[in-house]
Amino acid sequence: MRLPPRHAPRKQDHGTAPRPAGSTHQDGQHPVRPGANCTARRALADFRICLPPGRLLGFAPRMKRTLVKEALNAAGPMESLLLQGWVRTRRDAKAFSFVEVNDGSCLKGVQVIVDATLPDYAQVARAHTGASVAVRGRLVASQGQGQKWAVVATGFTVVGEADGTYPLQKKGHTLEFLREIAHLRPRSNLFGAVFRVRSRLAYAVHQFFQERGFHYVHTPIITASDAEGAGDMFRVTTLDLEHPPRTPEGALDHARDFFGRKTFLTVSGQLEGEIFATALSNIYTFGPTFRAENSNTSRHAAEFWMIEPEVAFCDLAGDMDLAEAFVKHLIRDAREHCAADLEFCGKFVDPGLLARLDFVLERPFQRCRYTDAVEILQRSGRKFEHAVAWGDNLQSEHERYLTEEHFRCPVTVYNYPRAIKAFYMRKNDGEAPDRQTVAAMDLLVPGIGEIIGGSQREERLAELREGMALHHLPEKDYWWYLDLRRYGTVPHAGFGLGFERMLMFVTGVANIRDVIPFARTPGSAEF
RNA sequence: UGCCCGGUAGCUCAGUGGCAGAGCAGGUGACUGUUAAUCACUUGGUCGCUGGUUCGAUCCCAGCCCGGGCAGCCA
Repeated sequence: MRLPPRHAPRKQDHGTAPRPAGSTHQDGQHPVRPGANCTARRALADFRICLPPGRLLGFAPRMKRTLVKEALNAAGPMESLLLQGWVRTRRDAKAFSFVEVNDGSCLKGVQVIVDATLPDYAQVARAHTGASVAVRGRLVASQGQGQKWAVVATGFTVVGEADGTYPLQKKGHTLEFLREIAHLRPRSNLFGAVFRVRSRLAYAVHQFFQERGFHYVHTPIITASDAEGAGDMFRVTTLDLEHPPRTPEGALDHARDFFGRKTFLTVSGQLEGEIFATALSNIYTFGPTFRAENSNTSRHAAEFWMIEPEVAFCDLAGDMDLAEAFVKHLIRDAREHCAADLEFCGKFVDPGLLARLDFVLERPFQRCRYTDAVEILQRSGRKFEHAVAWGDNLQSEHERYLTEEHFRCPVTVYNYPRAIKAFYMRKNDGEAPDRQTVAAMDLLVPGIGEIIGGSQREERLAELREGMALHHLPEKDYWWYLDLRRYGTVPHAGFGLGFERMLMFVTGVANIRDVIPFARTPGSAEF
């Protein structure tokens, strides 16, 4: 939803421990790509070609691939398995080589021992860091330190070589460098971890809502309402920009555009979400969102994913309860199901990560009225760059102070001045006209700032029209939205959670560009 | 968009108004149940681009491009 001014504290200096240079890490990890099945088939074919006929018998043509994760978690030795993945690093001895193979199924790679007497041993020389390989072998208890299982190869094939120009090295890389090779960075340790967490967290989002009887609604990506707020939206058009159709007056003739009117990429599914909440009661959306603002910060992207639940017969308190339960569910789920990846993040990205996540899980979030927050800030004795005055938006530095220093935990600020919030937020009753507030709330977390923005919606027709007038919005553009108040209106509330910001919080990664597979930011849309 | 910082080998960086440096990666060899292995040798440069100052510019100046941090906009 587009709300008037908000901002988010910038990343926390997680303790004083510096982020290790090149917190990224090592050579890499390797993603499972769409063509993985083809690769698998090719690898099998290669085996048939390269292995001597006599040994083909012992090599089932339809041998099932074992993921590295499965191998590392095996309960006991395995007589025969097929691994397919990418070489992380190789260490040669005179009589054998160690090849570390990773397939992206988990953070760790499996150690493959290839004996020099193996007929395939010549292949090993081609298996540089980054090469894709297929390995047949036995899973045995490792004789070395550092891992429980190792694979003794009985067959070894390089599927695709990677020469010395492969950009991922066996050393740390900066996040900035890896951004420039977004097609290869999922093979690095950190990005492998981040995107596995991302996948799991997306699953946890659905799990949380589905278990609570919420229905998943697909709100439109293309929308015609351009007046939800002052923010810039991306135009969607099929008009010939070189020679656009004109009206007799010379203006652009939008009636001749694809949809017969001006259309945009959505900045929020909320208004449409309300339609479904007032029918299915509890709904949520989870999809891409677009903002054309020229934002150049570590926590803004032009394309990001947002989760927006909307609940009928719910007030602001219920909304805040839901938001808190939701955030905690996501953290708990990641802690439980992405333990190794988060430990890695804690080790190389943000030393205070795990302790902070656990701390957040254990404590109830603080709640604080906007008016009280202003007072806390004014009495803090802190010199802020921006003065604190009732009626003004809280600046980044203010929000940061509240969540990182005053409360030292996530805090929900609610009941904001009406003038600085969106038209659809419910007017609080019985307040002085110069101190009029709406039932809005922002959830602030240390290190990121605003991670959730929500409100109880104005369900009263008269008050909603008043709010629209206040924000100079034409009622004719919102006739269907007003209809929801004309027919069977109910108190309802919802919020928006920035998925990437949640990921930043959970992984400790400080830049939003590093938790999105392919970041879209001003001036940047490579890949 | 504004303010600030940066751009030198594939990567991370040092450096100087007068022959361009290190570590890692790559290559060659040695050695070791190794594990960011180790050791020796070695390849590798439009010093972001354009212009200016200068006998001479990677270095000083200006403009531009790119990256980053912070702020605003927000999730």
